[in-house]
Amino acid sequence: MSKAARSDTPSGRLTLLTLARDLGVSRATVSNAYNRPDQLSPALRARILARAAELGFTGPDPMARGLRRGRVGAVGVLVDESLSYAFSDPTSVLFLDGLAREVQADGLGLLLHPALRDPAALRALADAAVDAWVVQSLPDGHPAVGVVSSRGRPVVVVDQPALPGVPVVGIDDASGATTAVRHLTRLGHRRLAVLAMPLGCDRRQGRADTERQRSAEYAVMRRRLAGAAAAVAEADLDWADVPVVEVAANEPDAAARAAAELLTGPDRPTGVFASTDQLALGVVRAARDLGLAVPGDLSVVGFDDSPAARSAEPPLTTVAQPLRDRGQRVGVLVRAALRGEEVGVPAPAVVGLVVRSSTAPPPGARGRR
Amino acid sequence: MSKAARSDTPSGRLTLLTLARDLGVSRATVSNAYNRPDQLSPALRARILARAAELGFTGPDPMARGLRRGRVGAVGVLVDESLSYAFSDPTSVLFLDGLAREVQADGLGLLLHPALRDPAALRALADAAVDAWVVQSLPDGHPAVGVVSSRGRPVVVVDQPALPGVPVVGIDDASGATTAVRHLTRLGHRRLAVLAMPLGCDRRQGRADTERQRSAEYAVMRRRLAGAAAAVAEADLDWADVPVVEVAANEPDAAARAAAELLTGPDRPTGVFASTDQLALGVVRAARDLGLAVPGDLSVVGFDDSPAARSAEPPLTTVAQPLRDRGQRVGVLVRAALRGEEVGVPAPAVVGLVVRSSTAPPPGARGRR
DNA sequence: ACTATCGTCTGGATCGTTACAGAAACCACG
DNA sequence: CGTGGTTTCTGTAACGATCCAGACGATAGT
Repeated sequence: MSKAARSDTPSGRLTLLTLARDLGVSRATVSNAYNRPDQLSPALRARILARAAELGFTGPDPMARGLRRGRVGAVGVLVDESLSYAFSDPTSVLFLDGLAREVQADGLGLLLHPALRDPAALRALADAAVDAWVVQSLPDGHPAVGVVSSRGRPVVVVDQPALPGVPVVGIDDASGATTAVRHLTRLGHRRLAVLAMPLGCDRRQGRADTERQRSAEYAVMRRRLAGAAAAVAEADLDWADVPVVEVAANEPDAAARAAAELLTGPDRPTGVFASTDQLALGVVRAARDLGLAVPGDLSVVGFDDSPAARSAEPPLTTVAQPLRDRGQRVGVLVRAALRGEEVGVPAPAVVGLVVRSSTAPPPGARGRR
Repeated sequence: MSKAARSDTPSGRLTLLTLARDLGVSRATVSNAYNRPDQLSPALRARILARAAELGFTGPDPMARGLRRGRVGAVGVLVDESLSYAFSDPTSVLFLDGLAREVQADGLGLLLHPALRDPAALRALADAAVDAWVVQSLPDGHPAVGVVSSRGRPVVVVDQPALPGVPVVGIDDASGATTAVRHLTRLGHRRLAVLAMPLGCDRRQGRADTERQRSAEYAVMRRRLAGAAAAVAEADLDWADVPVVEVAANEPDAAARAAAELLTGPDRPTGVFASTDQLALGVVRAARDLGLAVPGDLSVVGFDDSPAARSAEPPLTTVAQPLRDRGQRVGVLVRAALRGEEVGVPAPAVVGLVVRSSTAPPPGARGRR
């Protein structure tokens, strides 16, 4: 009979039809053997599956099935620029892990695409076969976001950018930052500084004036800076006097270089709010290299509560956001949208400060509080 | 005319046909406007694209195109167990980055799937729409490997497992390990120990006897241990006397716990070969916690030359393998296979020792060499 | 004995696109 | 004015599956 099968399909490609002809049943029945076991007798199903294994047929073609059913089993993830950045940032890693675990339940994989700006890459995005898109923390107005959201598939945004009618899973960045900076001012710090991730795509670095802050392309940074500014004002200090230093990349190394400069001046800050833990780790390292004790000479507050913050030396005081949870929550929204449910925009999660050992009253202060 | 378009497709779904009817041209022409600009006049093409934008048509449906062309624009990556592991291991991160960069050139994305063993997950793998599969360092006989390789698409394996007729991108693990251990013995170390990643999927940990070593499911570990054994024999030592400790996970924390035990015994080793840098970092930390100086009291050699090895304190002596390059090489093979070229099995790359500051002669040795 | 119901299985239509062969129009040339 | 060669566009046939309405017996209810 395998002879018949061969001669029927000279091409040699194995399809449902091949198998159906070989067994003398209809295509629909073979299809049902794979997709709806209740639609045919167990005996016939067993016979079909056995013969399939014999012939080396491994099941229906994913693309054909995808076309017919309107599903491919993939959730697209649009990650910022290079994948290596997305992977090296622990924040991102935990997020992806949480997301992957959640969507796994429906047999979905993650299709990673970097959000590049050149036409070829944009075309590749438009052509990507996915059931839904997850946009992971991209700057406002990034062209790739437009491309994926115009495809008509469900979209879930993480953190940024805000899109009309699209659910965003995020946190209350502003109040988180306020809490962090307030912690410093309550400890008595009056000379503060802030470290920021890149505010735009122009790779600029160094001191960022208020204009630059307000026009930052990353909404998350805008919000965190605004939150920090609020706490500063609350303490009767002038935000314009607080140096905001933009770091070239969200990495400890880059932050350490930026911080070194900040910490060598005559009236160096006694308290630094680093807007991510990665940056905070760099500040701590820079301080150590300069012979400054943390928290004795310098207090450092981070943001995110990444695993590294916990195991750092000293353990970082930081704003805790539930990293893996976020991934899971995005996954839940994606699955719901794929089931056709109308998903609302969830409220941003509130975040709390975790006080560890990287903060203390400024040197010379007598524990005023 | 937009009225006509609407009434033609009551469903409201926008397809090539919708657009073609609206413009009074054939589907093929619209298709060509997207895929073969040279097949129609620039004027008509512009008209089509303009009207498409007006109507909100974002281009041909990826799945239908996938079915017709036999391509979906995705390279499947089979990663070990949880994605978080794949992401937290720097080795893996750099690999994926290199791979992604390379395949990007053809507009391909990476479809990540964890290699689970339950039937539902295996079914999801079989149903995944990909153009090719990359198997990233899985244990011998993992069922997921069988599933993806039986799909009839090109497969490229990284490191392990060896599959008949399938190209493997890997390194000469054995000679790398030999070099590493030889470095220790040449320095004069006689009391050695070895740390190994998990050797099987049974989550076992602790001392691994030679039987366990030989039957390790991970070929990479088998080879590295064999290489280490060769160097030990070369130095007239008995491999059976060298404790090989299996660590529960390839993470510094787990390694530190395992090492702590190893370093507290009466005749503790003076030289440790950690079979990955992650493990080596853990050993260094454990030593520091016990008040042992590295390399003064204890020499540690790693494997991989991950970024962390370079910036560690002290910088690690390690076996260097070109991590991002590997990803790129895999990408090149995948692209070639997708172009229909016959790809051969490349020879494993040779690796060299990078001597940094985590190794020195054993305490009490007078610089014999 | 005559429907009603159920469990199985089939045939044809359909998903939205691209490949391919060929038709129509146009140009230049002898 | 026919001839050959482009350029530009069209119609039809796949691609490989799933969905749906119904056919066909067999069983059961009345």
